[in-house]
Amino acid sequence: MADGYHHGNLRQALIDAGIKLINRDGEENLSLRRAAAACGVSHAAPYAHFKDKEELINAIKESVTEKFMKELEDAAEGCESADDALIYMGSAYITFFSKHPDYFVFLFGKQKITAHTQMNKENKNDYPPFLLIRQMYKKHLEEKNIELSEEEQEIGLIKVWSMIHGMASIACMKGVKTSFNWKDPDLRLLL
Amino acid sequence: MADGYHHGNLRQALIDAGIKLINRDGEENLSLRRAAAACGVSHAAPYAHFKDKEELINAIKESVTEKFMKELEDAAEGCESADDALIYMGSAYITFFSKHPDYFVFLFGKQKITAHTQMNKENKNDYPPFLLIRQMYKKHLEEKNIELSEEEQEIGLIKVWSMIHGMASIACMKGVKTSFNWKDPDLRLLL
DNA sequence: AACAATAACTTGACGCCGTAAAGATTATCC
DNA sequence: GGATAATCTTTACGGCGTCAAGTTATTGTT
Repeated sequence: MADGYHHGNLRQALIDAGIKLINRDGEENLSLRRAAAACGVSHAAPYAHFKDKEELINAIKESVTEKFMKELEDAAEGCESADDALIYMGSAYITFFSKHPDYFVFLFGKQKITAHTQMNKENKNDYPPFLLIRQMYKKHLEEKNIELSEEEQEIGLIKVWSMIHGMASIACMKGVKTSFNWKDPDLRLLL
Repeated sequence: MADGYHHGNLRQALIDAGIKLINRDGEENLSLRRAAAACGVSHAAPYAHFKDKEELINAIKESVTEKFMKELEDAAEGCESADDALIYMGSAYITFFSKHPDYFVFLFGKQKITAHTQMNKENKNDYPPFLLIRQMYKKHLEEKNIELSEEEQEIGLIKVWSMIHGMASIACMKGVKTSFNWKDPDLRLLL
């Protein structure tokens, strides 16, 4: 990989540049040409690594999802009980999107969430953050010896996740003011 | 308003065409030029009625929000108790976005929600659907003689709204399957 | 009725965008 | 070392938002 013509690691550079551009200018201002320019490369160079713009965007989503997952895992680490972990994960979930409001619509808006995630066999609830919350929720039921039917479990899980997810969504809406500091890392209003 | 040169009611026609285009092709395929073409008018004609694309989009958002509000009000109508009304409004909230998944990111994604809504004096919680839920929630507290501090009320309200809103958001995510039929008009899992 | 002023619309142009095709340059492999 | 493949550049196309200038219809004034 000599200097000049060949970049060396353009694929990853484009992903990193894309994240920076989204953080600075918002998703709608991310273009293939800008990302290419940020990497010091011609406007058509990305097509050697990505089929189209959507493929670059999905790669960026994967990368952002990894960061998101890491914060959730870090929040759960060191908790004594599963319901403690649930609360801290929920707080981290909300805090993450409070700090990066653009990421919410970027990750969950537009097309299928599965486009940038691996599918499991049943194609069900396969989004990694949801899997994390699901397994922590089940662990919590075990710890507290709460016995629920399959459907009751599913309902309880959906309630927990939707409340957390909904708060994250609301925290991202500029112009809707609440009396909370969503960036507080310990939001004990949950559950 | 003779035939030919002058359209007569281009402003509203553009809004209607915009809604149709979003319903058929999704938000990302809505362009000023397409909307203009759908109205049989030149590509720059919209600029007589809208400052830029954003202004047209905000007008469309207002129109969609009105439809949304109407479904919420219809759901609450005829309910005997306020908490019954809350449940039916919540169901309608989720059902609305289940039927039109594109509307969720269209209404709540991107820029400020206040751009297409009137501001109240305090610039607080002024999004009409939230106001509706807020007042119904307070009515419910009164009916049941539940006395809460201002902050406790705010927390309770946020919990209810975020759970409904979160379920709506989840229902819109293609690729994340749950065992619920979100289009069921009576989702009694709530609250 | 005539005419000025204004609103509504068209035409043409600009730069940015995504993408495809063809050519240039470098890396890889037998 | 020479073929092959991967990577990158250049050129080109149509669609986009937007602006400027010109055209046509409507409205208001006398």
